Amino acid sequence: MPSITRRRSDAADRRGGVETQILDTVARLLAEGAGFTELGVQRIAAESGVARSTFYLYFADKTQLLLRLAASMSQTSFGITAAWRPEAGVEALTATFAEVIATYRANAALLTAVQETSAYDPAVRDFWNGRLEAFRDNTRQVIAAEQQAGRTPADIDPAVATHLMIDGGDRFLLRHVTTDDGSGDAAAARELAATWWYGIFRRPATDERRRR
Amino acid sequence: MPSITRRRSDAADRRGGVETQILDTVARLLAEGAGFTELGVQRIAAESGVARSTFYLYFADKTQLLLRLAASMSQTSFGITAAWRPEAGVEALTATFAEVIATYRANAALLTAVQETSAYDPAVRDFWNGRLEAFRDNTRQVIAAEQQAGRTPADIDPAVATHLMIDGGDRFLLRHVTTDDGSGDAAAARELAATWWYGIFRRPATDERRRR
DNA sequence: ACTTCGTCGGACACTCTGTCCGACAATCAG
DNA sequence: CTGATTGTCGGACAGAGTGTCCGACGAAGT
Repeated sequence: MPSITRRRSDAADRRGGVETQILDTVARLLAEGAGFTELGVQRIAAESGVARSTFYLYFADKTQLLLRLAASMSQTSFGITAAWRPEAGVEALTATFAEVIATYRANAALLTAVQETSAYDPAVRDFWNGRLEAFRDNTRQVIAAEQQAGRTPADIDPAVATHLMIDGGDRFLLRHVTTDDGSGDAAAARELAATWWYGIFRRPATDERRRR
Repeated sequence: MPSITRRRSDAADRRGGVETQILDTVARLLAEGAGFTELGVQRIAAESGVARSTFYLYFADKTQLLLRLAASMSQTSFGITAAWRPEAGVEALTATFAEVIATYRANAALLTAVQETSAYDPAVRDFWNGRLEAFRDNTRQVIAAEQQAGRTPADIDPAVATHLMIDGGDRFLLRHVTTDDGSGDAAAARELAATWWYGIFRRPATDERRRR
């Protein structure tokens, strides 16, 4: 890793070295099941092989470390869901959620840490909420468009339905990947897709319901 | 150490005294928007008008205090949802959720504290999970019975659908009552009821879907 | 008057946090 | 080669908070 012909990049190299080292170490500790709250700076520094004071040269505090870790998390989930269009139907939605579950599973430890910390740290809460807001925006627009096209009942409140899907779905998915060994992934994706599809996107219209 | 020849009025004395005083004070502080994690024993004791050392005569730690507070929370939510039967239909389900929202709103501060603490404290997490398990049991049974009767598709996994409804619904409801001023309660109840009803209980059967 | 009880208030040991600073080796400039 | 710069170390430090312990003290009950 150290370069022979060192230029100004020397500082950048080293800086990136220690920082990456710390980030990787924490990611590993979280993956091993450590609770982020119980994980002290002392422990992080020791496991990273640096002095505790050095930790503070790179991160103002543990929260900043978590935010940087979370920011590095692949943002593929959004791309996956944004790619789905109602015209593709419920089978495509199932496939979409199967992919989302895979990314949740890949980042389960980090997601758990974020959820744990966002419960009492406003900075982390705002960060995660902002991340979810991208999903909400997209979902609201899709619902509104379907309502325009007459395929989704007009009496559905897009904002409320969106919160149910995104916030409720986020909780469901996180719980699922932290308690299920993977054998239930397909069922979870199917259930999630079918419930949103028949419960919201293709919910029977009010007049259709009356006829039943 | 515990006293030996103490009268039975001991509990009654405490109930009218220091213990209730502390519990009430913390409930008030939480209602005023204090975060439970940031709430120190020092502050709790001072606001309760007792010495800090006296706090430890009644509670082993802050977690025990929260668990006792949570245990005192009215358990009406379960009674409300358990009373609903599929035969009553989606309108009755909407009314049920409206009542549930009212109880969530009445206990919003405490629920937030529980959720916040359960993120990193296993004892609190287990407590709340156990509380939700009663709802899950009931829901699983209702789904299974509806499947037996042929009114709910047999290919739905009752356990997965239940987790989506209870865990996802819990998150949705808590978020709702902590961000909405109450004007959206009716819409939230309607959306929740309709989505579970048409997305799960009355989801079109597979052969019916094919015909579409 | 004497005991018992609950509470008080403070001391204590401990842990963790974030800051600071002198030491020190590696590296770079002239 | 010399001197300055850089990044890290290791430890000291103040502050906050936790849970334990104990002597003091007033308000009872007998």
